[in-house]
Amino acid sequence: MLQQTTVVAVVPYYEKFLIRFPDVAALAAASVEAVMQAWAGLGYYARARNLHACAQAVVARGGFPRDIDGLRSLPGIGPYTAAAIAAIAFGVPAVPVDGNVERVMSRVCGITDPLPVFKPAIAAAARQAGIDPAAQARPSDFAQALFDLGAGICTPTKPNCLLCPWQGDCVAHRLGIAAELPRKLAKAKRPVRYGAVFWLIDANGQALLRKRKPSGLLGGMTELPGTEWRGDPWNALAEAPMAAPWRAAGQVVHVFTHFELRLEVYAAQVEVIVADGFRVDAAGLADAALPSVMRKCVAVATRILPS
DNA sequence: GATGCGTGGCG
DNA sequence: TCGCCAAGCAT
Repeated sequence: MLQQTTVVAVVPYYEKFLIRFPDVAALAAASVEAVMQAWAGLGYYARARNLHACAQAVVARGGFPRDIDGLRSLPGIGPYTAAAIAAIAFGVPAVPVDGNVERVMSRVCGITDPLPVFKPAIAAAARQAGIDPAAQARPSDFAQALFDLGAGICTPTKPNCLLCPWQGDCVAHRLGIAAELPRKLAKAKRPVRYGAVFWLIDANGQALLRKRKPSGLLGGMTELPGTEWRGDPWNALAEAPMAAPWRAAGQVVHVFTHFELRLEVYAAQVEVIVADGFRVDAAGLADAALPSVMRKCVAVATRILPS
């Protein structure tokens, strides 16, 4: 859950998740739909699919691998997570390199080349630091200490070098460029895409939903029926799932990692829904695995057409 | 190696 | 308001 996601955002999901899936056996036995539903709103949904597949792999092989390579072979576990589990769960002297550690090491070593080009050098520097006897003796504490140094002192902007235990060894601090590191390649501008979604409920208060394909953007999540997303806006009403007294409810703007999406929301009520998809009680949408962008759409639609 | 993949908070 | 960023991984 913590992959690219803040602790504050994760905690409530983590607590509910552990109640629902208390151990690896329970997670492996659950349906992938149940896992997606518990993950809905947290983002990066491939993590949820991978975690479920990972649990099943662990159960199938009779337990967790305890070495880096074995962990690394599990779905959703890459170099960082493998090292973190090995060090924190099993006391293996490995140094997990996350964004915090990259920042700390790039500053201590004074690496001015931009990420991600210089990632390997930063990882090597972290490994080198882990060779310290104290780090070897307490791999978990060393990893946690590096995280905390990055999160609390060696922060992205305005690092508090005065409190830093590594100040005397820090090349960037000596050069007065700590706050400028690590340098990063310029990001491409975020393009805008346009589309429309349709909120359709029948006389019984049932709403029409669809399931997205299992992979790709919002893979496996539930969505409102809608159009494809294009580079330019157009009148999408002709593409509604069925003829109905459609009313424009408003626009939803949602920012994804690599593009911005602007969705026109249309709403209508009919006697009987005749369209592809499945129906759920519109008042009980809390149980649906709706990603945040779709929750926004529902909120806009129900403003003019309460469920 | 570069790109695709969510979401919310903060300066 | 907006760009940056967060305990990255898969392809």
